[in-house]
Amino acid sequence: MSISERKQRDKIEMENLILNSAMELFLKEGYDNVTIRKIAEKIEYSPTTIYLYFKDKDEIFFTLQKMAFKEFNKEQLKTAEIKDPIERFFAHGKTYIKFAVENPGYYDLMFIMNEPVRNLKSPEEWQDGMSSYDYLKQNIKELMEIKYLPETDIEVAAFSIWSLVHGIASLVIRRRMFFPEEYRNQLIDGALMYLFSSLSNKN
Amino acid sequence: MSISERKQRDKIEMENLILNSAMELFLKEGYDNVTIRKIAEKIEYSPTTIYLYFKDKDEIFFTLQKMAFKEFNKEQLKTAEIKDPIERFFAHGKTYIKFAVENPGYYDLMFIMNEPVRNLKSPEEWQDGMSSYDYLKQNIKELMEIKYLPETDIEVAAFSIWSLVHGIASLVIRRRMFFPEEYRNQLIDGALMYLFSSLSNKN
DNA sequence: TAAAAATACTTAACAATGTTAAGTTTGTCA
DNA sequence: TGACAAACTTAACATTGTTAAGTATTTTTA
Repeated sequence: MSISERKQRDKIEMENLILNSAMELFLKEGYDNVTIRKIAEKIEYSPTTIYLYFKDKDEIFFTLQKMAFKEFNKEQLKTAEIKDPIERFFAHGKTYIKFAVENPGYYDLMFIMNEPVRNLKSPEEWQDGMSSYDYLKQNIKELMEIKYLPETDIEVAAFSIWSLVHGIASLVIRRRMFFPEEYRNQLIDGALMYLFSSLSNKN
Repeated sequence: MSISERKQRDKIEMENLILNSAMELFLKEGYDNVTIRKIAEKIEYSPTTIYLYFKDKDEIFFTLQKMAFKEFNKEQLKTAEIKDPIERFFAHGKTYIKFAVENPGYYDLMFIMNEPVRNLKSPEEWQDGMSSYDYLKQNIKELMEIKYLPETDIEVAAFSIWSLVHGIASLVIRRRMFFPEEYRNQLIDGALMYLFSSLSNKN
């Protein structure tokens, strides 16, 4: 049995070699910079070898997306340590934006790019991404219980809050923020604060 | 002089022929479907002729983006007729989302795609897009004056509200909304209402 | 242990793409 | 009419994703 086990290991190792090279190229210069031939050159195999491990280029990006989600989820869930739900809520939002701004490639892969989505046949395959969303819903529920947020449909509230942070993140990443450089970060933080604060029951 | 005027006219006509064909291909099947050769075939000229009117493919998309902004602005400003500022505010938001959902290609071109932005050297060139943004700021100012919105930095408020509607729109357009089909529209409307309502001074 | 079979990989080629260089046709004006 | 410029085309280039066919290498079988 050990021999087929080793083969299994080798296969996974090769897959990772391909994925890591692809990710490196992608993060360095974006989607167009990832060509099968460049990956091949990097790993010192012929281009066609890659097709023995991945059906096509889209499948590579689909897998890179999953990797990005792993990173992302890990980062998001760090805020779970925070006891106070209100403080946790704000930290969650800040962490989200911070991740997006500091890892624009990952964020693009997860929430903006078309390529990895084509490969995605059913919502179940997006499960990697659902973990953070469930975490958000859980937090919202808690904030409604302590009356910090008004009682509303949780699905609506969760989607709203996701939209709100995603809006900020994707305007930054796709370079639609034409504000003076030094003002930009201030504006991002300001918007996050403004929006998150608005949501609470004021009295 | 009339002869060079006619030439000028012909040139513009040809440019429009190219642009309209490109737009048609783009709206029908997206960016990848727009190839120089396909445009050429559609207008019954050789592919290289296109390069006599546009520097490269990016320049075509940059121009398509401007066209999209024209359409978009026109639609947005229709809400200016509405007298009541609060009603106008909500209508503006709804119009924004409606435009995005009904014209995903245009929206993508304006606010999501990378391609047209590469060509864009200075913010001034984005002026087409700024018109609606100024309109938004004007409306916000009015809502602060009548104390419907709390007094805050107008730049922060405008960017926040833009982010919020853009978030909804871009999640829909880039297919990150994995909710049952029939529930989707309800959720979009719900989120818009929830977020817009949250913004006001509750008392 | 030698032949057969499966596995891992490569070479060569395909069609499609954006783009350029060089040429040809057409129109304009002296 | 003949020179010149404008409008357009042909042919080619390099780059891309992908496939078909082949060659080594390793494993299995007899």
